Amino acid sequence: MGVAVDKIFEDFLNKQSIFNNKDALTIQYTPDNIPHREEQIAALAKILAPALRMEKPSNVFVYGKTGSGKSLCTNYVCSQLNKISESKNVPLKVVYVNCKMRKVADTEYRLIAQLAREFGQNIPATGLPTDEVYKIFFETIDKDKKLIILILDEVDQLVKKVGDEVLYNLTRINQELKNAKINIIGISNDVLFMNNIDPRVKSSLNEEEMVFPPYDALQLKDILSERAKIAFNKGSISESVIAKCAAYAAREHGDARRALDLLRVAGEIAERAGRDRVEEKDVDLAEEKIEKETIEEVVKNLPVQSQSVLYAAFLILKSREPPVYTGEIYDVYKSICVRTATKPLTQRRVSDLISELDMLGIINAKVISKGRYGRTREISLSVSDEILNKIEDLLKVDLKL
DNA sequence: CGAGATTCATGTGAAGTATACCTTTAGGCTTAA
DNA sequence: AAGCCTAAAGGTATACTTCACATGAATCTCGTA
Repeated sequence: MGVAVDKIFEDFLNKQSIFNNKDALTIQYTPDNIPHREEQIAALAKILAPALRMEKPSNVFVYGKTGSGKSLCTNYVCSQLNKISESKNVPLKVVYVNCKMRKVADTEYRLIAQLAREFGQNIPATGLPTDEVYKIFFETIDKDKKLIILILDEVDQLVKKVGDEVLYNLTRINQELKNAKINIIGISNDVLFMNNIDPRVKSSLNEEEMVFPPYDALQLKDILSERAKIAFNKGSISESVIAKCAAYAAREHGDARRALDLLRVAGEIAERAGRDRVEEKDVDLAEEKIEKETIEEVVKNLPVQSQSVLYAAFLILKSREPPVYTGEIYDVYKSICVRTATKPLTQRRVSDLISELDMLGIINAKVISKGRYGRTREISLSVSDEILNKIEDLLKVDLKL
């Protein structure tokens, strides 16, 4: 291999990079200034302020679509709160858990276990009774006098899966605690989430309610400009590129996360092409790339069985127009299992897997009745052909076909 | 011709099972007095 | 006798299976106009 790798690295270092601080364009990044959310931040701060006097603030519920700044603002306010409490020696702890994370907090046991882990406990993945884990959690918290602010991100996902008993138990904790107090901030994408929830939970959890409206294109532009100032080096980004990203993201219910992704990926594309400024066409390329990558990411992390089911759907759709029905998929799935020498799951389970794939947005599945010819799910893929081929290759590799 | 019964293919809920892992407990062995 | 290790016993969460029943519109049936 006579490739001059050292030269590539050398060039990379010598060239003035487009980026100055790419982190500013990631979702983890918390900027000092959050435009167009002043109102919500102030409201949230007012609600939580009593915490500094060791009075338990009201529980809060935050609603809003993805990328409307819910998590960001909540985390921002809480970290500020944390900063002040530290300097004034107020015993306050903020815990953030995302309930959607597979294998982390997507069941009652796992959520409580995860919470206990946040407090330094070592909880096994399985084996303990859930009550026991609750007890451990209680006792750890209650060891000394403090106030805990518990942020449950995407709780709607958790409740949809395992019911609202978890929330009930959590809201009840306060009555059992002698020293500590716990305050819950729930974050949900689903505005109608509270409707079908135990009224007892509802009343105690929904003491305060906050709605984050989606950003419009202008607001997105402000946000991006703000971040771009930090992320890019001078002169490598233009107003028009930013405007384009904002416009694209505004089309999708004003998703700021998407806007940031667009900008970041566009920058990466320009950088890789060896240019020193981002151009508008990069944004178009970025949009394609993001769609491809996010789906790829999801598919890659799928359990093998789900991959097989998905692959079955691909195979059928390659030779035919949608829609495809559950029965067909199951047959093909079984033959795939024979080829990969894995034990096929039952149709019952596959039915659930199809539902999950639907939830993930990889496929569209709709239950329909075909009258005399029974009842089934009508399934189609929700991605473009080009991405479809890419995923197919990916599955082939993963399934070793 | 139309109301009501029938039918099909699979959705869906509940209960049961296998697996992997946990704590407790009872021996059994070693060790120190 | 006390201490320590090990293996069995008894228990749990989770992913999956088994069983059984629910669904709902196209189609069929049959009485009636």
